[in-house]
Amino acid sequence: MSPTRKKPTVVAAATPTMADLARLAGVSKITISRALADSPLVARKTRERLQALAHQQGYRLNVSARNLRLRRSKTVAVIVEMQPSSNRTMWDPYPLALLGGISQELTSAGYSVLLTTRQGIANATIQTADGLILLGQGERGKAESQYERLGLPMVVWGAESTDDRHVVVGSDNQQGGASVAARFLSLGRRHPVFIGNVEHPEMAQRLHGFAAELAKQQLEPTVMPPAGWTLEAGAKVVRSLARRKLKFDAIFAGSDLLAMGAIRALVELGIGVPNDVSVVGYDNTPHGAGFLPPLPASNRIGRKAACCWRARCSR
Amino acid sequence: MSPTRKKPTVVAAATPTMADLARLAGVSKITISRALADSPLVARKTRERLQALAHQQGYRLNVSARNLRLRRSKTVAVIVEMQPSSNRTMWDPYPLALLGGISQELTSAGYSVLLTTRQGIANATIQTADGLILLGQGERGKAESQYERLGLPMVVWGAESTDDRHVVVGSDNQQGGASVAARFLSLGRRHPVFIGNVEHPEMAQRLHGFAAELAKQQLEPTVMPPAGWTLEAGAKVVRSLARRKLKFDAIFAGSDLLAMGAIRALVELGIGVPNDVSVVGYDNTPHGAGFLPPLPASNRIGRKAACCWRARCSR
DNA sequence: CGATATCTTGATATCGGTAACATTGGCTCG
DNA sequence: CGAGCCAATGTTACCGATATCAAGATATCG
Repeated sequence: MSPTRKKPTVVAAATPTMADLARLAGVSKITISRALADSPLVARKTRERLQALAHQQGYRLNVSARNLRLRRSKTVAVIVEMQPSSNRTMWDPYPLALLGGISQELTSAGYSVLLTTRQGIANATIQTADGLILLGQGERGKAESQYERLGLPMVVWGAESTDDRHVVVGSDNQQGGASVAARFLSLGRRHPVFIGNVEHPEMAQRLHGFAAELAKQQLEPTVMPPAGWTLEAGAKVVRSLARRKLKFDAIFAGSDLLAMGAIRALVELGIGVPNDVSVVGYDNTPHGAGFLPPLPASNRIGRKAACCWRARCSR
Repeated sequence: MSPTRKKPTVVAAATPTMADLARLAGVSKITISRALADSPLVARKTRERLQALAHQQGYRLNVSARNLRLRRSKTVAVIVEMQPSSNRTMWDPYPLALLGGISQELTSAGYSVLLTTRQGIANATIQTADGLILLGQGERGKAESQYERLGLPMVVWGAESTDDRHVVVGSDNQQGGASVAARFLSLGRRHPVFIGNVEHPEMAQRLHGFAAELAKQQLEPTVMPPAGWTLEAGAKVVRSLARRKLKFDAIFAGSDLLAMGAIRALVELGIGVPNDVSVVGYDNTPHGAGFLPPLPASNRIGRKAACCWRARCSR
């Protein structure tokens, strides 16, 4: 309404700025800034007075402003790759388990975590981030070069390769695969199966270690690529094994999720685990550790009814 | 070195700013800004030329600057409450499953997700956020008032209550509990147990619905508070039930995790599920759906060896 | 042909902080 | 007693974007 737009003196904005505090305290902005940063440049008494004032006025730092000035953001973007056809409720539990640790460590180090999926990249404001963490089991190569352009420090979870231009964190896949093979051999298993997509570098390394160890006994694993990363994919592989009447007495699944699927299918087929077939997974997810018979079908109706989500708004 | 700090013309900074582009193109900053925003105020030809230039120069918007100017951040903070004594690898899978959906929807709506735990609050820059989402099973009341001070729009997952001052989203706990009871009754169960901490509002509501439905048949559930939210806590409750020789033929666990623990303990005790005891969980987590016999002890050595994580740096 | 409407573009101020340099007053010391 | 120094605070300029208002160029019209 009023066309004159001079200094609105009595606006009493939602939250005060440093300038507001400065006016109130009769000092300059910079003194406020210093006081709130606990800088020894400000006399202790003044400092305490100003801090009290800020608290009392409900002052909240404008992080955008600070970041702009300081040219940093104290934020790390975590990019979780999901399968292209991902339904949104089911994430691979593995990256999620990692996410927990990452989030805790970063926040306790004073950093914020910006969570994104690869799909959301375009919109998301990753550019603000001081660094990048890449999780998940996509085709790594493509993704990496996509993010490299951003010129940010980057850490990738997965298999290392010779031409990495950034930090890679992961398990020793080859050694892991070898351990599994050794275990199978010590149990007297002679017909091992590997479930995993060899296009995926980590899987390939696991298989490599696995096969190498088996080769010492002139054994060779049957390699079965699953149709995806889900529990169901693991189950399908086992069913197909049975259908084709292949002989097997040990299964090394490339992930816990696949292993759980495999076990489930085995049990359904009346094959004993671990008596008839040994099964080993990979990832050490808590869920793998707590795996047991499913809530049986007769009970799942009740479960379903109990899980009808609903949103409501209380005002 | 040089004390004169005039316009550093040839700095060729890491990434150009709008001002840089403007200089290169011989136009003003504002025109760049408009062109990149696809504003019709800029002639189509100019617009395309400038966009091409920006792309070619690898221009990246400074989000802090924009947010400062626009006084918003297009960011929603998601606060996941973890148990005080939480070890960092094990999160309750339930909030995590929610997180997946939240993250997808928000990013596809052009928002970023700022992930925090309640512990990390102090450091984290929640203040930047345009809104807040609160997940997890802490004591809600305290947390809410803590965040309310921020004056941000807030959505809370959990049980509703009469004095809510914000949006609450959750399942219909009471109806869920009732459904479970009905199911048990239709199965002819007469000795139901409820596992859940009644201090927690959602649990209380579930129990309420459960007990109310049972009361119609003059039945009353045995209420057993678990020692925490973990699978192990669920198992312990069942063991204690058995130790105390309590008679029970149906268990309603307040969460899938507790249910899995209960089933595990039952199986270990040689009690048949679902023949001897019916078990129902809550949450409908994917892990609950895929629950089966655990990877047996004989195999867990191999698993362990395969899970030795290791970090390495390729440069 | 002059005037007004329209299309493009630019100058300036501003968002809320912080770094660099300037200023003030009190104190030490030769 | 004045030079010199330290402590405490202030002035100014900027970080990189965008809104507002103004202005130049072109087109339209009576």
